[in-house]
Amino acid sequence: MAVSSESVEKNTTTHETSQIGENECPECGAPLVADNHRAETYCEECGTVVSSGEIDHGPEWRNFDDPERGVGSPNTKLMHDDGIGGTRIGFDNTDKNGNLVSAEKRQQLSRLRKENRRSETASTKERNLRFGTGEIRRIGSALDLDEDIMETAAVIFRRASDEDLFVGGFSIEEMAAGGVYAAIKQIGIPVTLDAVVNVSRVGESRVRRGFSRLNRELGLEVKPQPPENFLPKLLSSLNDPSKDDDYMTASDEQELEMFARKILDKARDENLISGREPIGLAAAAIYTADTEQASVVKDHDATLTQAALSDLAGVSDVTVRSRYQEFKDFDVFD
DNA sequence: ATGGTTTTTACTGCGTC
DNA sequence: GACGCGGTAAAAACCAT
Repeated sequence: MAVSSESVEKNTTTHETSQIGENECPECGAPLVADNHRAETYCEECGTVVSSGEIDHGPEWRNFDDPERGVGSPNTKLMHDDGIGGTRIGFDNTDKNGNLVSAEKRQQLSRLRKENRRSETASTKERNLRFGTGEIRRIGSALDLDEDIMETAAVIFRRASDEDLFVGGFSIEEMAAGGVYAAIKQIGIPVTLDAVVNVSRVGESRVRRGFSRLNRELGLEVKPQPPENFLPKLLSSLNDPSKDDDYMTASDEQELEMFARKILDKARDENLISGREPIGLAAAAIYTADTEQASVVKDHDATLTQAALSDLAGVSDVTVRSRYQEFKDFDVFD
């Protein structure tokens, strides 16, 4: 099929998640910052949390938008303190006896007022934050996601809240689900949108919408996952001993992954990746590896069917077939 | 809204077990 | 006949504009 060069241009990502340096963000390459308070490493550019220690007392979030406050400083806790919610601070700059207070004190009061105003308008925001982070945790544990994914999702959600992204008919649920999906893609684990939708409280279009908004408004620049990310998952479920399908052995699995990677490498060179569904590409690469290897190597029988792969990947058999047609002439068995 | 692209659906024929 | 595969047209879905 003819892929116009224009669309390829648009969809092709110049960014390869190449060489993740020790101190570079895997997403944007910016230098990472270590947060000693939280035992985390994260990226200042895009908010990706690269590694995090255990968190022990529920959701408390860094404030990325207010550097002078200090990242992860105890001040963030104060923002969750409901005690100041209903308090107002007078404007007359006098103490309780009516005396004018010192300049230093006035400054402090002014700052307090500002904080106060902020927290008043923030009270519903705070509720939303709690609810949203709870929802993120719920989705995360339903999908058995690692802590750092949920953490990243929560950071994204927090930023969305800070930038008032919930206005205009966007529900907390969809933004939470969208945030989880964004975190999944940002960090690059093999979980599909479908999987998120399945455990979400909102439908697919909403999750999509939430994700899109976050991606756009927050400048997340989340890119399509490289198909390679899905290879191990697909292969290991093909090799699941608890099933009696008997597709392959563990060494087959390793071998196929290696060939599938070569196929995908080549496909990338040939511009056959961009615009295509990553998991479909991965499934087709595995299928191609299996059948082509069988035709080249004597003692290898093809055991995988298009139907099995497409089922597993959650794409149609036609898609696997189409990709296979594009891949099958690659010779990667030398 | 529109246009360009990919994916899905549904249906076909062909060879093989 | 059932299955795996290949091909295709039309509809649906997606995405950027």
